[in-house]
Amino acid sequence: MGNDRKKTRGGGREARGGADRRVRADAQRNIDALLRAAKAAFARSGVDAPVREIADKAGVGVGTIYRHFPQRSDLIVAVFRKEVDACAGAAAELAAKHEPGEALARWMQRFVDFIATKRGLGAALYSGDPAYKLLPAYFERRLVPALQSLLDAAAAAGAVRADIDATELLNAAAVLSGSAYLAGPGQARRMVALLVDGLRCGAHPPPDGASLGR
Amino acid sequence: MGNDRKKTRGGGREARGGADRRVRADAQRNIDALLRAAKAAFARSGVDAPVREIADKAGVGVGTIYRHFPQRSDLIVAVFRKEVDACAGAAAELAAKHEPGEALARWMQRFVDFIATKRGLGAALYSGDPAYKLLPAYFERRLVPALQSLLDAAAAAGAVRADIDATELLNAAAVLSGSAYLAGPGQARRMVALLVDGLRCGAHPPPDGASLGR
Amino acid sequence: MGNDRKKTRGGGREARGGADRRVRADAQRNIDALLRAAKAAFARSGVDAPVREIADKAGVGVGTIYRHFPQRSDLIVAVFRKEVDACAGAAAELAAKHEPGEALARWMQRFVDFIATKRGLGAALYSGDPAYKLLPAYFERRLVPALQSLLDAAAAAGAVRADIDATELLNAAAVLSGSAYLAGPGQARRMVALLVDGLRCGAHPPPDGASLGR
Amino acid sequence: MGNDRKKTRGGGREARGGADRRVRADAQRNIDALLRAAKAAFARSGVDAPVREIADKAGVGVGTIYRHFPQRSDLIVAVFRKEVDACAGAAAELAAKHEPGEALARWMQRFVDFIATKRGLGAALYSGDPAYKLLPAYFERRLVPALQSLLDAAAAAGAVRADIDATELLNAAAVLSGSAYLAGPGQARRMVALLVDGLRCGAHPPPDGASLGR
DNA sequence: TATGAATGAGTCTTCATTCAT
DNA sequence: CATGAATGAAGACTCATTCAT
Repeated sequence: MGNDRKKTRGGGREARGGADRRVRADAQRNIDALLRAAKAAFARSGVDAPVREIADKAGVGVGTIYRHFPQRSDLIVAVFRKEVDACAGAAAELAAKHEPGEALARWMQRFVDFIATKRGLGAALYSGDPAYKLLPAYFERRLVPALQSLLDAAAAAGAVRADIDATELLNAAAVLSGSAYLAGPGQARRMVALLVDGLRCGAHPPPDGASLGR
Repeated sequence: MGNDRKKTRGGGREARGGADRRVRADAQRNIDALLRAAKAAFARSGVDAPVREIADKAGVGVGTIYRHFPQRSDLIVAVFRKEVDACAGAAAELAAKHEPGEALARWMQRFVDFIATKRGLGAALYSGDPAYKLLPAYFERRLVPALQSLLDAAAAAGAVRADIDATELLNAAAVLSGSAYLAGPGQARRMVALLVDGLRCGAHPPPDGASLGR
Repeated sequence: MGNDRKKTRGGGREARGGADRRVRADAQRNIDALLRAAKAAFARSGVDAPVREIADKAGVGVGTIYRHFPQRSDLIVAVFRKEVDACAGAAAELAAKHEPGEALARWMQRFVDFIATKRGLGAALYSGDPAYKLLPAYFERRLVPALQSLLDAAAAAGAVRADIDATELLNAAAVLSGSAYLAGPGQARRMVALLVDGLRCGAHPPPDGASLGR
Repeated sequence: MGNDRKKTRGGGREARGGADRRVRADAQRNIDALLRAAKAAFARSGVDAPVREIADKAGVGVGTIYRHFPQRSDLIVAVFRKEVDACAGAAAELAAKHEPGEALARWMQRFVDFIATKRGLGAALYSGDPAYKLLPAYFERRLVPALQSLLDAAAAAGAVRADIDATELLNAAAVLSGSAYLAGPGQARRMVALLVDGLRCGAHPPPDGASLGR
């Protein structure tokens, strides 16, 4: 990101986030440590955190990072995917424990917490770097259905309006969570809640529907 | 050894964004060109755009940038302030031409367009760099009253709910505008519209007020 | 923004001038080459010699310098220490081979040759840069005892006066050696010899002792 | 010095240190202010003091410096000459007020004070820059005779030895005054006094004349 | 396999010097 | 004549990535 010495080596051997093939136990241990360290580093310094810093935090050499994640972007992608999966998984749990409207509201907050630690990723996503080309799709493939199911349930229950696109709502929540110009990240939760209110408003559509900007 | 690359030079002679004192005509021309070039560069590459790139775009040497904006942050701040002023000024114009609810909605869109070109500034704002310490205050001092007046007028007209803090709403719109995880900046306009819908919903407060997350 | 060009990094991992710990053979080879190249560069262009020039001379990239000597001052310090050690070591050798007065005179000349290649270091030492704070102490700790022993032996042999402070004498010889206003460095040797004569004069203290300026 | 963008424009119109030709009164006022400011700046920061700093101190624009001193070295030279003249003039005064040995000792101290404010000049002199080529000659032409007369008088009075070259003695005193490796500039006076003692020792030549290093 | 040493392009920033006003 | 704006070469330092050990 900004450092455009990218090799565009296309099919760089993807790192096995899960148990891809026979990965030696110690190698897997390193991968896990790296993902953990990277997550922490990204949360603290954004996705532009120096590779060296991550390696140190994980207790490995930088070479080890590049063995498993040939490009720095591969590491970012791996961390991101792992957390996307976790967040997607939370939808079903919340749906089981709460009524539709509440489950939706809670999941949105869960999502806020997830995104809050990804400073700089938005910029990366739109930097034109092909390494991130697939991320939005993955993000969408995993999270949109999760949100959609919550949204559908809530709509069916009459708790929210039904004319909202899950993708866009997700995206809006993402950026709300991702940064802040004035009061800092603290208020993201409230603003996402306001978004959800906008949804609930749907039972009583606003007089000027044109305000949706279409 | 004598290489005092001082940071945080504090009182570095601020660049005259407006008509400060007797600035030679050619100097002012350069300053204007720089502000324009910087605005474009920031929009394209974010506020981390290389100084050299901006200088080239403006058709001046890098030294000229450093004469007028001793720290790179001074340039960022100057560009930001100038556009904040322009945006704040738009509130009165819109209020004069449209009815309250519509003026509010349109100004929010105008605001979206402003922020959309400031990629990376959010990160800078929260980087702890003292150079940006005053920006949020300026942002707030100029824009919150502008939004507040639109908000008040709309509330008085019964078009929106009245329990929303202008500062937080502004902030939320800012980050919505500032980046995007999925569909790109294009949808920011729609999501801000949804936020405005959340406001309008206020005439009919949602059943579960607790969803505001407080 | 995140560009923390920190100075005075204090505890930057000091470069291992000697046999610190397990340093890879090739790394040590580079360190040696760097110290050699830096010594030559300092001798030719003073301690302000460009880092790049030193790197080229050593046949390494600039990054390699910064790995081993995070601050340019670290390199200067390392070169200086290494040569201080060598010079201090010469005292014993000379004392073994020559009679006291002669050993003293020769060591002073040896010292001249050492300092002659440190142009600009004096200025650095008094530049206030904390990086050099310890150098004078090291210089003194190593060289003053060396000179003192020669001085004592010479005094005991009745070859020189006994009321001279080794520290000040060393210092005087240092600056005599370090630069020259008129005839160039060539004459430093003769002037230091004159200083030594001043010492020898001690057997017959000058009529006006007040001339020592105290 | 180090900044080798020199034009070697050879006969750059020398600045008139005295009342060369018809110099407008205000121009002469500026020249005087510049010489004063430069002297102060050199004393504080060495001869590498930024041009801008000197211009500010003198209350003029940098352009004015370059009008009178086309090259930065011209300014250095002018300041240096002016003070050389003053120092040379002091010899006669001291000779009139004190007896030979004392006059010599005092003048040497006066000389110390003069040189002490010329940090960095020694390096410049031997930087190979042709701009300074003439300085040593001027230095010598003015000061050596001054010292020589004091030396002769002292030798005639039997106060000092007679086999010392005034040029070399001057030079030695210069560098002693110019910097310091250990204890700082404070001790320069004492070491120069020791040099003078070396002279006085001449009435009783040291047993080992070879120590003069020739 | 893991390590961390090496590389060097890229970026910021300074400052002597020129030249339009 | 004086001014100070503009220029741009130069130098320090960072960090992603490669590769010898």
